[in-house]
Amino acid sequence: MSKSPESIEAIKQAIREAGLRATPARIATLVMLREAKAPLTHADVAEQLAANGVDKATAFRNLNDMTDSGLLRRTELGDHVWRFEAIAEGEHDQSAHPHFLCVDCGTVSCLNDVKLTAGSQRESGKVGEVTEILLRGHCNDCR
Amino acid sequence: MSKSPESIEAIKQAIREAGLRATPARIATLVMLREAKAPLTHADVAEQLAANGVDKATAFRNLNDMTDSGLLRRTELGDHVWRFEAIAEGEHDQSAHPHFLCVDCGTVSCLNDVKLTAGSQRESGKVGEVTEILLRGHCNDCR
DNA sequence: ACGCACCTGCAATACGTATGCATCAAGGAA
DNA sequence: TTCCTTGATGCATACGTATTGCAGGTGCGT
Repeated sequence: MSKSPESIEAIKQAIREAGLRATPARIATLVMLREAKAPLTHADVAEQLAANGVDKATAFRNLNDMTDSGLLRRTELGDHVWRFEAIAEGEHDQSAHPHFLCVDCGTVSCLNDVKLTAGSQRESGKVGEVTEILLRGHCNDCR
Repeated sequence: MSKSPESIEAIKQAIREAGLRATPARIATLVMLREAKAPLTHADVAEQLAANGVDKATAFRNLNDMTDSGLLRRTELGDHVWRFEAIAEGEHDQSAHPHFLCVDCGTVSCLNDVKLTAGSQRESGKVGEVTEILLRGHCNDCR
């Protein structure tokens, strides 16, 4: 249902707008990740793309390139496997708000209202400029 | 300084109480981690122990063994490198503190006093049980 | 349609992590 | 204190994932 020829065009355009070329491998990657509801591991992506004749090195490179270009988000659950998920069209400032990551199921939640105490902000300011806040734990579905 | 014969004895005893043998490699490992103010990577530990003639594999095994025995804590900051830090004598392993990771140089700082506001704790409690807090950004040396 | 720069495939490599096995030593027993 | 058992160590090697070099292919602005 979410698979119409028009959406492919939209995908191509999104990739172009990110400053990358709309190649088949990248289109397939973005389509896959946008249709997935949970983050996919690089292995998941590479395996599915292999069916399209895409090399895993290319798949990985694209994953990284698209992450750098703001098309994808890369998360790490603590098990040494990177997972990628598509960032919705207007959602580019994802680094602005904290995230909660379930180490069991990999679900990422956005926590717009979570912030540090004033003292904590001062404390963290001593070490440098904080650009991202990540909370890890077990989500309500997993415990 | 912080290096007195007594402390070595205390270290040995701590290791034995954890159910492990107090070998030179383990003593050196624990001493190093207890004197470190930030978590050390496996490579950091192995490199320093190599000067004592300790093998990389042994260092790694000990790190894992001591983690399993409750002497150390292993954390994953999102860069695919495990870091270890000593758990203080009376400290409960539940009291993990927030960490700050510099995405440029990889330096890790422990933020013992950083915490969320009360409202934020309530907010994050909605999604699940938070077990770890990680801040990422650029440290003062890197910007 | 052309051409340049970017992208891809393939292979090789780097790197962090883990293990098999023979030898050695910690530490409790005698 | 010496002996003995069990666990620890060193060395080589295996492994899976991540990364890179390079030659050839392809997107896409002109």
